[in-house]
Amino acid sequence: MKDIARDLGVSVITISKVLRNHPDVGDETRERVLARVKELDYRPNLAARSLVTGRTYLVGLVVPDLLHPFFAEIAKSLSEILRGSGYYLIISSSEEDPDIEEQEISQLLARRLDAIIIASCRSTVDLFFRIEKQKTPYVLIDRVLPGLAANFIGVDDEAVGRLATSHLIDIGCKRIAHIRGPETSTGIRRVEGYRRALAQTGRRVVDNYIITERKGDVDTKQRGADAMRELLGLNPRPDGVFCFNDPLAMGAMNYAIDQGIRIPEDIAVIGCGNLHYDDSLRVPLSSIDQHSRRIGEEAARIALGILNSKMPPRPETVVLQPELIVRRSTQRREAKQASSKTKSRS
Amino acid sequence: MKDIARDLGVSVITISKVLRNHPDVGDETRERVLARVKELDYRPNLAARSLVTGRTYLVGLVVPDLLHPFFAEIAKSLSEILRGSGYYLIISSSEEDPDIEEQEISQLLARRLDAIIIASCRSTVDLFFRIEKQKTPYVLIDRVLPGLAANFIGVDDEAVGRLATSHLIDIGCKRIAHIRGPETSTGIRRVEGYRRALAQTGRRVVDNYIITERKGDVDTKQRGADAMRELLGLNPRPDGVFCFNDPLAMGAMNYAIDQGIRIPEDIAVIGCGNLHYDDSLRVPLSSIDQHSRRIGEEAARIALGILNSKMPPRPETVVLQPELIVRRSTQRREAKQASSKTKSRS
DNA sequence: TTGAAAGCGCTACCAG
DNA sequence: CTGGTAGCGCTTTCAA
Repeated sequence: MKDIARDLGVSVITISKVLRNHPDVGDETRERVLARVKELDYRPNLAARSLVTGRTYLVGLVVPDLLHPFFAEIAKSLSEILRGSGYYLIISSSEEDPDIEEQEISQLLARRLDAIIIASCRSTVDLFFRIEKQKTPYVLIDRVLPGLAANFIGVDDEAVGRLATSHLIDIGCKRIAHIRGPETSTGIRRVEGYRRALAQTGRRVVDNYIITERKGDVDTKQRGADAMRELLGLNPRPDGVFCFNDPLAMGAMNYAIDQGIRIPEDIAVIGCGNLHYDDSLRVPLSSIDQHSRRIGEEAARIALGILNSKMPPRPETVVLQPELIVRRSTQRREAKQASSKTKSRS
Repeated sequence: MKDIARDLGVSVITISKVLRNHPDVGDETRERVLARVKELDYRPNLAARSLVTGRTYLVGLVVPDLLHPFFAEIAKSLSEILRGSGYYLIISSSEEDPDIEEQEISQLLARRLDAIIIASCRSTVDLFFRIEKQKTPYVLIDRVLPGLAANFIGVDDEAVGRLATSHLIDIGCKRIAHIRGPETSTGIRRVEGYRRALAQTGRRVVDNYIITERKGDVDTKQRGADAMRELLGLNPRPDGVFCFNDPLAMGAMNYAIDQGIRIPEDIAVIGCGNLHYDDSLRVPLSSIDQHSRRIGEEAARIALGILNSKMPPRPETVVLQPELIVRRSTQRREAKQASSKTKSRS
């Protein structure tokens, strides 16, 4: 293509400089080049450029599910900020499958992205050591892995579990169930918070009351309904449920309502995620806000920070404090509203 | 990197051949190479490969909004199928802004993607001529542009408007309003269908009853509420509303319900998109299904078809027939259920 | 079955 | 301010 541009009588180099706003070029020449470029609608081949500069200006995002609004919101805020700094976001979905995740990450690695943002569904740390060996910087979001010292930005999931469960206790629930998520940090820590909140008020944890959903972010409506069916079959039946996330809660509530159960009178329900449709549901859903936009923004900030500094700085961790959002699904007479908005870094 | 692999005493070329499963290589040599590759966790630089082969195995998707489940579902099915053929999907969002869309497409063009799938929010055709000049194949989805002979896959939007409006007529609505979308083909044709359905039953189109939302797929909850407020202030007040899409309908219904209006008794509401949460809303929402998964699948099929054939085949158009889904928001005594599932191609 | 030469489109570095 | 030389990491073509 540069050959074609040589019908201006200048060298390829000059064109290249003009295209990159390099100062070392005469005004008149610059004009002529720009004119011809516009005329031909010419675009430099970014792949070739990357090959020599070693930078792609591409940042990858790997999430378990794009259909889940929580991740879609993160993608959105991330993309906005990166765009502002000249970076471009590549989004890919692992469908909550560790093997697909590995494949996707390999792909991104082979394309030499400048950085990768990952909400991982893997439970082992080996893949990340491989990423580190390639020297591709990465930022974990939403989920951490045990024994991995990496950049992380997400919510305090143990607090999520405590907040939700305490709220159910506060409104007078006596038998609190939990539809828990998978064996990722989010699933595990929310259960821990749930257990702790129960323990703190001298309640026993009833194993029957914990239903496990292996793939908490996929096909959630059916799974939520199934879990609720199971819970309603128990004796005594729970009078409060904390769901791993809002889509599960939605499915659970639907099933209960269809069975003639009243929410919150017969059974109170709280989810997590504070998704945009929560207040439009058959019974508006109480939830724990995870600050999804903030997660995207901070992830972008961390990634850009790494990209702009020579040396790899030591891993940064940002833990956001979750926030209780009360709606009708947990509104009973005794209800009191709690909320916390602080944030801690380390 | 190949230098490092040359400590096996073989040439770079051989390595390259092994990596591409080229048959011309001895079994023993192949084994040795593979072993070392695994050991080093080596990945060929795809950018360099693309530079010489001219193929990136990248397909781009440009949508107005990722948060909109309709587009997220398309992205999902598209990605699945492309992955199956060794292609990789790059997703980007135009935020329903023609300028951002142009910028994103330029970016994708510069990266020499093998094909681009676009749900365009532009109203002019010039950008697409530029794409054609670059010889990058593209497929339009959801929205067509006047005067552009391109590959297209989407739903018959005029039928969407007719189906929704006729349904409202069937259940006995006398004053039917429409919260319409932007000046894209989808917005325009759905209004046309609305007008036609009214005309066919000898009704007058009342201009007041048509509210326009310029950005029908963005910030929809508030916009839907605003539109409904406007409609409820009219005299006589409409008793049926056809909304451009489900998120708008959701916002509209919320506002009405909060004002003490009963749905469907006082005012019936129908949307479009048949999103997964429609049946979980405060009043389960009737909708027109657009076959979002099918759109993704067909788009992938068309794109792969082009990529696998030497010559650019003539543009292919797939028009899916929309399907009426009745839920409570339009369920009155007289209700009868219509449905059509056929599909036409040309 | 293997490998040497050539070049994809671009930019770094340093000379004029 | 301008341009030559070299090379990014890979694949192609064709000869050994």
